[in-house]
Amino acid sequence: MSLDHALLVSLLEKPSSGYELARRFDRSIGYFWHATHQQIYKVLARMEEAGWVAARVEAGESAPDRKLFSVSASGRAELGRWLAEPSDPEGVRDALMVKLRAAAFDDPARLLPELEHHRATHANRLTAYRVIESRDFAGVLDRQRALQYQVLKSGIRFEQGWLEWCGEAIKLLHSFEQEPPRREKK
Amino acid sequence: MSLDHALLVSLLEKPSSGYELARRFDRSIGYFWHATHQQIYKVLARMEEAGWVAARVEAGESAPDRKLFSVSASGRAELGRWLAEPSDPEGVRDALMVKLRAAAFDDPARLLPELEHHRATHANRLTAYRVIESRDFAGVLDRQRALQYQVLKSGIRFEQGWLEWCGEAIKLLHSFEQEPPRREKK
DNA sequence: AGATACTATGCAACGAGTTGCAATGCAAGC
DNA sequence: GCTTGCATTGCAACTCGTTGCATAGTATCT
Repeated sequence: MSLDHALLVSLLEKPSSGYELARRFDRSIGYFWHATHQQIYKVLARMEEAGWVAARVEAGESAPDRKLFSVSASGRAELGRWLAEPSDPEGVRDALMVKLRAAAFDDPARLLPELEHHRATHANRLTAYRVIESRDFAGVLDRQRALQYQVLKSGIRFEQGWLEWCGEAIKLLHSFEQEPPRREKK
Repeated sequence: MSLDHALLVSLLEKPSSGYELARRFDRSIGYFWHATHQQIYKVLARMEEAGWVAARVEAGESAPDRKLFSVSASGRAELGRWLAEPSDPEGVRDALMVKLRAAAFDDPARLLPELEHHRATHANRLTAYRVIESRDFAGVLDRQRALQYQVLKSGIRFEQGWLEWCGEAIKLLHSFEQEPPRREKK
């Protein structure tokens, strides 16, 4: 895929160590692209070998040494190439959808805790995005900021969508409970 | 993950051959969970060995033989187990978001064709969903139908969200074109 | 003094998914 | 008669990503 390119962008925005990238992927960037530190180290090593990034070791006095990566000219070129390359929208893949259809062959009410949990998680994410929005994207924005904001807006939009959808689904399952529970299991 | 469980659900809804499943994953089910036929055959083989599904070979007169799979009791039990098992909402992972942020280090206008293409794709999907909606989910629905419809509704909701978001993003990029193109490249 | 936790890097083994290829047998069009 | 296309199953090689573990130094709490 293009964890490669996600890392290149992240390094262009700010040269960093692998550890730092991993932490950043746990927050801002990770909201729309997740990766573990092992994977990040692997990809960084590969990209260093390919010459897309260059590492500079920084000795820490009161901390372990860190390898600071920055994007080379050829890494930048690769990013440009990838940017122009057309790609299709990725398909959805959500286990919750499968579970909903599976619920038809079991007691649907068993899904309620799961749905509540999802709703809560999406509500939390939405709140987190709103905080970032008012903290980092208020007022006039330069190009880079405006583009980052547009990305964040997709997050906001989708969390809201999820929230409403979860509400609908929960209501639907509750409506089943009124009727006599027709047990499928023998 | 749980292509396993997606296949189990699909087989509960209708016992099928691998080929048939693959085709179904190219349409209705594939709209929210995609898989290739190779992957499907692999998983079916694994599940057959685990005893979750049973195969019955059906000799075709004017067609190749096909292995018809159906879900066994233990497969059903596994599905029930999985249904009750809590899981976290999956994170987003969209290359387009990365490209948007990458555009800050290149000429953003180069992204316009890509965005137009995404918008068109999402518009097509939305239309397809709408067709399914009015064809299969009009009127009163039983439990199974209602659950399937709820899944479809998430698709509709998200395609609409994408559509609007793409429009926003395109407008944003166009707004950059008014300003003098400040070339990042040396 | 010892336990816990954070910074920092990485390997090894595995599982999931993709890409490319192969085989067979039937039907239809040129 | 030949090519194209569909139905049907599958193998092999590869990449991407996850899980579990290892190491090592510093800081903080008890």
